[in-house]
Amino acid sequence: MKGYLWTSGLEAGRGEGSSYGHLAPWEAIATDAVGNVIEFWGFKRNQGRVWALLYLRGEPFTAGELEHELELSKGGVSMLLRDLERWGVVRRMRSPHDSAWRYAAETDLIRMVSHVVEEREAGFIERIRADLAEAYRLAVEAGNVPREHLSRLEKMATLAEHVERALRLFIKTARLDVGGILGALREDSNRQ
Amino acid sequence: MKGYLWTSGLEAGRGEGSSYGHLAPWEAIATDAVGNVIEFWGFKRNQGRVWALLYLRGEPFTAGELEHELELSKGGVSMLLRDLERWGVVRRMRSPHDSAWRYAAETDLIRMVSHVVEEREAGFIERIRADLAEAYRLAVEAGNVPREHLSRLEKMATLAEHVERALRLFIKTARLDVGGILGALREDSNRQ
DNA sequence: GGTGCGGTTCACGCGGTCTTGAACTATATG
DNA sequence: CATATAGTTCAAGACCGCGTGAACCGCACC
Repeated sequence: MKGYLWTSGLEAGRGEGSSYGHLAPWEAIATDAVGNVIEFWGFKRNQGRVWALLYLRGEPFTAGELEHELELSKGGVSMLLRDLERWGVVRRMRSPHDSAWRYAAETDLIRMVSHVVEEREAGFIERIRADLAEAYRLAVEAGNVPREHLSRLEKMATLAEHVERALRLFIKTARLDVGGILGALREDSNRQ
Repeated sequence: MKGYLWTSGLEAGRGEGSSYGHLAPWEAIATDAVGNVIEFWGFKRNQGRVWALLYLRGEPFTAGELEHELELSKGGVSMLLRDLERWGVVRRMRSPHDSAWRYAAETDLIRMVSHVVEEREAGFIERIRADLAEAYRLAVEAGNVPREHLSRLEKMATLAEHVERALRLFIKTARLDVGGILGALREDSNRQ
């Protein structure tokens, strides 16, 4: 039992097992597909589902609507939206009459990837480098470490640097590469 | 049985209770660092640790030695080595006198990444594409789906293709990019 | 103040993944 | 053949991250 059911009279039954709120079957498939791919990339599946639905429907949703459509919990939606907003893939907007926030899909998903990859790097790859440096320091200090061992350790560190550089390069080129298609996406969402 | 063995005074160092078999402190740090980064890339932490130790020590190890040094279980080592061998980052060799297999680190780690990424793509990205196509089919069939919704769904699919292409490109360039440094790695291991 | 509603936070439980350890197979050795 | 040792498989369990749902906060309106 996910959350509380909507009191709207439209509630057309439908209640069997793998049902999604009000989503049309094709929407369920599409949002799930995005969810899967996004999960594969190391994010949360539901982050992908939320973004996908917002994008497909093309109009801003409230948290409550998302909760209902995707059958998520109130708390879950809150956290998902916070992450998505922080990464710039979802825009929070106050709609004129309604008192609730609404959220709209931003079209350059690549922000999500690049932002998070960078974020991870910051706290993580940095740490790796520090660890390798520390290991080197200790090894030298110990004194009895064979020279080749030391040199391999050094090479390992430079390998790490190279991989990191390659990764950054990827992000940069990916941004450009996907830019084209995303330009197309954007022209659509301008309409509103 | 996380180590009721080997109480060498040296390993007091490491922050908490995580003592490592015979590893020198610097080795423990280095292998762990590699383990972390490899885990971050979606593999098992211990796969990274095994490779790292083999590489750092520069000589082939038996499964039993790895089991002891890294404090892993027999079964675990067996599975880890099988994966690593399958990916071509570790080479199995029968040593002349000993009756047991020995394993040596191969130097182009990128094989691991590229192999697995490709493997994942095969079964996975393909699936995503199929799902999006299916969603499109259903949406058209339903008939009452707004035109813009359909067009956004299409764009989503082309986005997926672009990302996939970018990914392949990354693998290819990464292979080259890291090739240089890995050539250096290799020149070292030749020497024995 | 009180009530209702949107939104946030967080301890807990569930589900999935990795590791373990024991049973088992394979292979060498006397 | 018997025995020992290397290596594999797999069920059970440890472990960890995610989503849930309830408590909580803040604000608007009566």
